[in-house]
Amino acid sequence: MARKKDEGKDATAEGRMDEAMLHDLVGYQLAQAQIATLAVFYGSVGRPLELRHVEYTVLALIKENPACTPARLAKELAVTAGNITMWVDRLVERELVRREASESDRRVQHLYVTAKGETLVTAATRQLLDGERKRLIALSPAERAILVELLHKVATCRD
Amino acid sequence: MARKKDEGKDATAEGRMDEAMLHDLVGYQLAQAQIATLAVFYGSVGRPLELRHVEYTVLALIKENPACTPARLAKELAVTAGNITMWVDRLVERELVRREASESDRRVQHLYVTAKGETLVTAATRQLLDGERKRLIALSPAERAILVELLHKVATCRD
DNA sequence: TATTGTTATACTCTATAACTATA
DNA sequence: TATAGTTATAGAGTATAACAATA
Repeated sequence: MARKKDEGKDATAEGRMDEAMLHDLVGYQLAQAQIATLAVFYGSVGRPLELRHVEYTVLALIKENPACTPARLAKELAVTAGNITMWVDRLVERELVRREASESDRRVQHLYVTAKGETLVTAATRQLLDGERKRLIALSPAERAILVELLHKVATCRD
Repeated sequence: MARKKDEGKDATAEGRMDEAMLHDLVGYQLAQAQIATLAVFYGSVGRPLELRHVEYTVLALIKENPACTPARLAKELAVTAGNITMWVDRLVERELVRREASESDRRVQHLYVTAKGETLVTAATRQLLDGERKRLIALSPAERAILVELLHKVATCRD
């Protein structure tokens, strides 16, 4: 009986699914929201500039933290060292980033964006901010600012 | 000159990296926050109950939307039809979900959680809410509620 | 002996597309 | 002809672990 009713409901449903059980879970809402933000990224930056979103993030972090090491990036992005090697490799091959050996500890590398990389990441960031402003229209600027701050707080809860 | 100073700064830095450029990007902050929420998920639910986070989400959505179809799930989670087949397969193999052929349209399936599935998803949700409450301590309950609502708004910006 | 970074390899998840069976 | 779902295959991304070089 309940099933018959549910079946009818689902068959005609057009909007989003019911998620009462999941409503209060930050993780679930985060994943759903990320579907929207990834679409914005690939639409406004990823496809036009041929950048995977991890590549963009690595590039932006190196620009903001010149001389940072691969180990630092790996920690920040919660990926393995081998992984960072691959992402940095791709950016180096495109001449967006350069590696420089440390003088004080020869195991260590320091990373810098090239002029080309700086131009690209600056353009990408501008387009991305613009894309988010245009496409995340359900949020007012004030709400976006609050959201960013709350997400920042969540990020501090790592380990 | 600037480089020399930066190199020294990075070598001694202990905390998080500088992200001024990325600070206002919802997408970046979302990805950073997700590192924390995924850790909470796998710590409190994923590893103990042997559930991938997509499996948990699919299970919870079927529980909340009895008789829903694979096509509906695929749309909700923004994955392909073939993908949903695989995830539902896994849940069916573990007897957490069952498929039922539609009577009105024999191409269509309706999905239901089994008693076993309902028990598991109920326990998982309780543990996950508990885990988030305990581990996302930088957020007050009120802030978590605001965050969830704002993320919900972002999710409405899809397509 | 511990650490930085690289490489090789396997695994997970996803996307594409061809297929079936129904409508 | 279009749609729901399945299957097969390839690709992207990640993790594991063995390795070289340096501390």
